[in-house]
Amino acid sequence: MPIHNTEIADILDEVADLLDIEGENAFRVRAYRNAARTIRGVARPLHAMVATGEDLRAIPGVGEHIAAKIVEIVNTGRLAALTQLEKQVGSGLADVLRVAGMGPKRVKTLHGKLGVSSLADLEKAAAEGKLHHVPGFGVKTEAKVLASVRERMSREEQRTRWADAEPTARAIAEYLRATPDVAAVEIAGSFRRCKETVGDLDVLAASERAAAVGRRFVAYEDVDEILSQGPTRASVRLRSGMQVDMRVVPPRSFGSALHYLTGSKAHNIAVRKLGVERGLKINEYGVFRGRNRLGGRTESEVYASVGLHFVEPELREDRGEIEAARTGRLPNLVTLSSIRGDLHVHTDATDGHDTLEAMVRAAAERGYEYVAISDHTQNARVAGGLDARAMRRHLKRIERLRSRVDSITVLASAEVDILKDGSLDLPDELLRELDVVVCAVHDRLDLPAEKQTARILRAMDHPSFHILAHATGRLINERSPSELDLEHVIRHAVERGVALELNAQPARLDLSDVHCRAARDAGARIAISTDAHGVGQLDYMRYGVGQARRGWLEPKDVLNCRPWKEAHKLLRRN
DNA sequence: GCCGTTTTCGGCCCGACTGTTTTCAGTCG
Repeated sequence: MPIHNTEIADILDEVADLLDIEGENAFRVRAYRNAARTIRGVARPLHAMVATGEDLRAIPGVGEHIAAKIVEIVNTGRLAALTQLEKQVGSGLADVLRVAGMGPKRVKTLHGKLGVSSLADLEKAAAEGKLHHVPGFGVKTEAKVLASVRERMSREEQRTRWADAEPTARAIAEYLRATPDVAAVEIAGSFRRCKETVGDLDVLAASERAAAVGRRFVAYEDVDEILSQGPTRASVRLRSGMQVDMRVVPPRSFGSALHYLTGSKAHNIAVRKLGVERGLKINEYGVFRGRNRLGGRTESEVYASVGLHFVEPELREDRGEIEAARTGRLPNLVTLSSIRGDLHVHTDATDGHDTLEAMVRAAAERGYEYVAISDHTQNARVAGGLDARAMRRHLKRIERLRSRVDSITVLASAEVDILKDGSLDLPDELLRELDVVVCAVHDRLDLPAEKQTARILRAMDHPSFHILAHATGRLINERSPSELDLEHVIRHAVERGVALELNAQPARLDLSDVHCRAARDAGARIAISTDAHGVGQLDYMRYGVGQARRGWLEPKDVLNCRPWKEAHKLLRRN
């Protein structure tokens, strides 16, 4: 099985960790980390690039040496240099490094003085009270390390889905806004960038009275533990287990602090570098030339100081946005208000919770011009999928409702199963009656890549095929994406004139940001759809729009940003 | 190890908090 980009990145990250522990030049270590990070954002499978002999050095941060290592990893599945390092440094030390409070220096010290070379060793040494005898360690450090190594061993680290973090984020922001003398509060970090999952929450407050804000923050009712607290910064762990970091700056620094706290780290470094080139220092307090403060009240001032247009938070990943901001080529990102309809919703005819009428009315209330009723077909048994006869009756109900509702166009649709051989789960004549044919794989998600890809390509060849729903079938934190040559699927979609869905269910968000970008670059059209199984889920559209923005999508790329007549023309084939 | 409208060497972002130390190293974001 060909190796995934994330696996290649993991290997490079481990090299970086072990080099770091070994005490290698920090910039060399960083080079490996940079390369790993960029590779995680590359949509094309590197194994395919290697197979076609493409120059990997075109990838930013990948030079001669790392390119050769990637080729080796792709061809052999391993990296001799890493094996060598593991022998030299110890293979378990990368795990030890990931324990909170343990950095390369401490790992190396404990390895040398106590022979710690695994999580279990570290736990044992800390529990036996051996750590605080080591120079540089004390009883407090020992207790902290013991707590974090035990936590690390007990549960697998998992990031929180964006939608799950949202209520917590909003509540804390509201709470802090009610503090006297607080001028502004924003949730920054990966939450603001609408990343599909967030590790912790970063909160920024503007106030001249930092200490008072800090005291109020740690007094928040959901706080379980105060991790650190200083004059301008504090960190807490909530009862939910989520960590929240808060920072307070004076209002004149709010923009620069917001920029700094929003990240990503790679984006910030790129912007600060531009500053250095112009003799400027950019930090969370502002933009400075020597002692002169040039700006920092707004993020726009920060960008302007280095000759950039304002960059929307969702784009700040150092994936080309800096160059685009310099040359005025930033995308005009899709917004929730530019969405004109929802092309994939369910009713209680299959596995939805609400009636046809309720779904349609709810869509109309959201100001949509159209909604497609896309219930399941018979192959999706667990979802109560409809066979051809039942589907006909269902379509008649849709037809009758149409005559009673004129505030919104109700589209006859179905979420048609793509069967194992790539055929579609409704008779052709029935497919032709539908306004929108949404097609999806619901079973045999474990087919080998070649077969899964062929299955989908063949389905796309069907003249009634309109939209490929949730292409990879992944469920964030639950189920990996199916093996699939998505690059090929995207190419085929463009050739066949079919659209790809960005499914807005918070656990799906399928396509990923990286694949949205790849689809856009290839000229594919995207439908952002909620796949709502109840009226409340129609509001999932905002999750889809967030992901779409991370994928650089503009209204012109998004099918349901168009009036139905236009979208319909684009869907009609031949 | 990467990179180049200051190019093939000499740079590489910047600051807060903690704990252990007596002026700062280590970690984190």
